Amino acid sequence: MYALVDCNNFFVSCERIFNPALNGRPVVVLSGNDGCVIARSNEAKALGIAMGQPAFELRDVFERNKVAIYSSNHILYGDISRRIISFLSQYSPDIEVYSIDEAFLRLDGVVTEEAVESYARVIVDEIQRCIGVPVSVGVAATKTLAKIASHRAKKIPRYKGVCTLLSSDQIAIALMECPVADVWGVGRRLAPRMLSDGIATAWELSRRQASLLRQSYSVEIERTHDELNGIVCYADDERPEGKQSITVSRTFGQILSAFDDVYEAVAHFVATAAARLRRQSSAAASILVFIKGRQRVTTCYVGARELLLPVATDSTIELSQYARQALLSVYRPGEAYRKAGVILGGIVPRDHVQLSLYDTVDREKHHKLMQVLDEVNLRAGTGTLRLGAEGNRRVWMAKQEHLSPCYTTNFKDILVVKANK
DNA sequence: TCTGGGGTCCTAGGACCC
DNA sequence: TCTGGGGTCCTAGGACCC
Repeated sequence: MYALVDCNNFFVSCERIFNPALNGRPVVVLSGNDGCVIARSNEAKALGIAMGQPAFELRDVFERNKVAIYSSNHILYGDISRRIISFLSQYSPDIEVYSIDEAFLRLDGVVTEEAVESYARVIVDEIQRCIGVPVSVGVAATKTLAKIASHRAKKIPRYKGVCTLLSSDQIAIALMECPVADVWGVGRRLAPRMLSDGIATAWELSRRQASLLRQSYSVEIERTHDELNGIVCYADDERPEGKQSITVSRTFGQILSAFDDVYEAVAHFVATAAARLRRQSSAAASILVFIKGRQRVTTCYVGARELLLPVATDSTIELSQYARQALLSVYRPGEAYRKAGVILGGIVPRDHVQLSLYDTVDREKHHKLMQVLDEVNLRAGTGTLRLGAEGNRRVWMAKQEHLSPCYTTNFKDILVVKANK
């Protein structure tokens, strides 16, 4: 049995912890560069504000309804997420962190329906009490069903945040009430196709013959079908620890043209990506650098160059040299750039790196240097020690005009409680 | 004028091996 | 009219997730 714990309006809920005046008000959190809406409070949803909607389109709506606006504060959200996960570890030894705001818990040994209900209820109440984030819990035999359960827990008020789908009657009703587009694994491409094939609800999908679904859709949809019927296809996550690729990319806060400006951004992205690489004790054998011109301009230049490294590495210094080489080969003077990014691939465990007879790099030296760099940045804050290539000017930095303080991770931002004299 | 960022898996087709 | 059989690896593109 799986319990899916899903935070409600997560980013907005994080902002509300430290600013209770936001409760009951419409609140939105914007993407990088304050571009579009990526989280909404229920009040904001009620105003018709859509997920992913560009902020500039909503200016009047924001003003008329006194919507509270926040830039993404991923440091804060990441920290609150970690607190929730560590809290959940008390409730199950078997947790799969699925995303920043969701986790699957295996509930083995909790047998009766009442026991499951009250267990889930405790989780909801305690996370609200101890961390201040509202969550919904859905419990069922498979992850796909648990997803549907948690969705109901969130949407249907009488469930008060907990929905269990255990009897076949409960499951049938839930599936009939679930549009096929809301099923986990059915996206915006497949949903219209299914509709035209006469599949409008999760129930109708579950009644089709599995082998035919495989033929006309894919194995994934066949698995989804099985999961809806209580057959576990997505069991424990067996993927090896660590990412297979690491991407760091940003839209710039302004248009850039000069090579040095773009390279400073790229060097910073490399440093961030390499630090993530080292955190999972891996090394990368390829690096891809891409740059993009302005959007909505007829001649939008897009350039990308991938380099295969002779020996996989986790050294920021080495990687940034390759990145510079790649950038030089795609950079065109006079072009207006709006975005750049770095993708590390060919990721292998650091102690499995295939060495080369003709290697000229002193890997031991790089390794020690990177250890010191990570250590200093851990103690003194990210970016304290960095390559000169990253520069000091940060001309590429994204616009973040509505950023909240890092209440939980920066001493300067800790709330001050004033005594009332 | 202004529209984010970071991942995964599957499949088909080509190149290559014996 | 007839043209083997069985594999692997790699890549690009498409779909999905948050």
